[in-house]
Amino acid sequence: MSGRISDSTVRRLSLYLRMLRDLERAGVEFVSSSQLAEPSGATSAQVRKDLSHFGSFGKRGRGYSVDGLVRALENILGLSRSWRLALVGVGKIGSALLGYGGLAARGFDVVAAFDVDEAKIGTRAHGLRIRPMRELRPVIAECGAEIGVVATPTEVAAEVAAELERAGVGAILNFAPIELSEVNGVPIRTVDIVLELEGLSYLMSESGRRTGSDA
Amino acid sequence: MSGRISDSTVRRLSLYLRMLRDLERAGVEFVSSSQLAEPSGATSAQVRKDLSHFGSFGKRGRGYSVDGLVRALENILGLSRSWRLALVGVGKIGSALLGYGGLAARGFDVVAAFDVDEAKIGTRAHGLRIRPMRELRPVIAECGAEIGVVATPTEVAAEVAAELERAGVGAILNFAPIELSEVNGVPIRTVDIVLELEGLSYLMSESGRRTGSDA
DNA sequence: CCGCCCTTGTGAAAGGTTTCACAAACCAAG
DNA sequence: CTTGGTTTGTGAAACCTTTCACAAGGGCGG
Ligand SMILES: NC(=O)c1ccc[n+]([C@@H]2O[C@H](COP(=O)([O-])OP(=O)(O)OC[C@H]3O[C@@H](n4cnc5c(N)ncnc54)[C@H](O)[C@@H]3O)[C@@H](O)[C@H]2O)c1
Ligand SMILES: NC(=O)c1ccc[n+]([C@@H]2O[C@H](COP(=O)([O-])OP(=O)(O)OC[C@H]3O[C@@H](n4cnc5c(N)ncnc54)[C@H](O)[C@@H]3O)[C@@H](O)[C@H]2O)c1
Repeated sequence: MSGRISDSTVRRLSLYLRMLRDLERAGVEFVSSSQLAEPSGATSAQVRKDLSHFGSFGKRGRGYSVDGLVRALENILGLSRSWRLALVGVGKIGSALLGYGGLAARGFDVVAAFDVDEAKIGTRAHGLRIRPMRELRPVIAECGAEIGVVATPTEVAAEVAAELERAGVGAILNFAPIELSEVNGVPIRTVDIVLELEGLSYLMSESGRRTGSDA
Repeated sequence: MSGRISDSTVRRLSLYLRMLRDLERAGVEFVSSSQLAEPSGATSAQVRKDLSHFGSFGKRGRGYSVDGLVRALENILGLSRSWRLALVGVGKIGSALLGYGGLAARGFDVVAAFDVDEAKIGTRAHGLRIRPMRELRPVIAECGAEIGVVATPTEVAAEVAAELERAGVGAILNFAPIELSEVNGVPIRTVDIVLELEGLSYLMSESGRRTGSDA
């Protein structure tokens, strides 16, 4: 049980948890692996295999207790607590994030925001005072933010990520379209919209080529 | 050559292309698979294998012609043209996207924007008139947008995606945290920030458990 | 033209993930 | 208590991706 778990398994666990919370709210008590599989596009065998890496949560013939599995998954994913985020770069995407209620609703609280723009420093965005970069280290140390968010221009993203890492965050979410290399075991996830669009471009071009050559 | 290409291969091809464009701008003429591999965290063998699915682009002993490979990858990925995007939902994330120069710079032009909010309809955001949903079909047909972008609240995301598909887009980029099922072969990519954060949460909790149980 | 060095392209091996298929377990009903 | 219907947990098989390792090819200096 529980060796190294793949990214795709963890991703699916999050999706299962989402559905389980909906079921919990709806008052459902038991759920089977096949019901659980449907919304994430997985198979029932995959659900069972994913869960089996962490233990044995179901009852044969009955399925999984919704409440029990919600708690188990929250523990596995580290979501039985909330996490504090420090945002760097309060521009277009940074402001959108600050105003995004979906983060706090799921236990991710933005507790500090930083920028270099003198015009922005000191002003408030969605109730949070924007601070100068100089205060990055002390403020992160003081408020204990665990996750750093990079929403600065691409050119400075690597530098900002390194600074966040030195300030003591345990993970980084990056919005700049650049592959940041993980240092000191601090995991980095990059949300790269252009990469997604290029993936779609490939698929559309490919299907065009396929149907095109058939004609 | 060229069977079904995996997502991860396509993703890496995009990263290679990024680097190649930088090299081109810098006037470099040839590049080896190992140089190409570095920024995307791949290995040189992987670069060669990825490219070999589409043909033979290098010269043994010499490497790849930067210009030649840029054009080859642009063709493979469908990036030797530009794509038109139709945005639905001009809220926080939608506005950030409209103002994001990085899209047009890479050949993705937002050519139409839609919303249901009467207060927003008719106003301009970053030079684009916001249109009522009623005009979705005719406008997409007229301007020929190929990619639909869903930036509406989660509850209506599935409905909006279906509407975009009916309006004739060939692919959808979705920002709502919900798994949309592909219909009629229209590929959908979802950018799910909360899922990324939960992945980081898992990694941090896991390393905590590991170091914790060793102590 | 020759020989040396370098790098590609690619089968084969290794490693990882998903699917299959079934025994084991549980519940409910009789 | 036994039977029947249901669903889990899991080895084994199938499938897919990455890495290895090397022959084949190309350029360059002499
Ligand atoms: N706008 C979008 O929709 C969007 C979408 C995807 C990705 N991105 C990426 O996100 C990043 C930010 O994009 P944006 O559109 O919000 O840009 P923006 O210019 O609106 O905002 C960038 C902010 O970062 C601040 N900044 C600059 N240098 C800094 C530094 N060294 N330290 C701290 N703060 C600094 C600026 O003052 C500004 O407030 C870019 O890398 C962009 O490619 C943006
Ligand atoms: N704000 C963020 O940073 C952020 C980040 C990640 C994901 N998201 C997701 O993106 C989506 C939009 O978030 P947001 O923060 O921009 O919300 P928002 O409320 O600011 O904007 C939503 C917009 O969609 C419009 N809308 C509502 N119903 C519509 C319909 N049926 N058709 C067309 N338009 C409609 C609204 O009028 C509004 O303008 C949500 O699903 C959210 O979970 C947002």
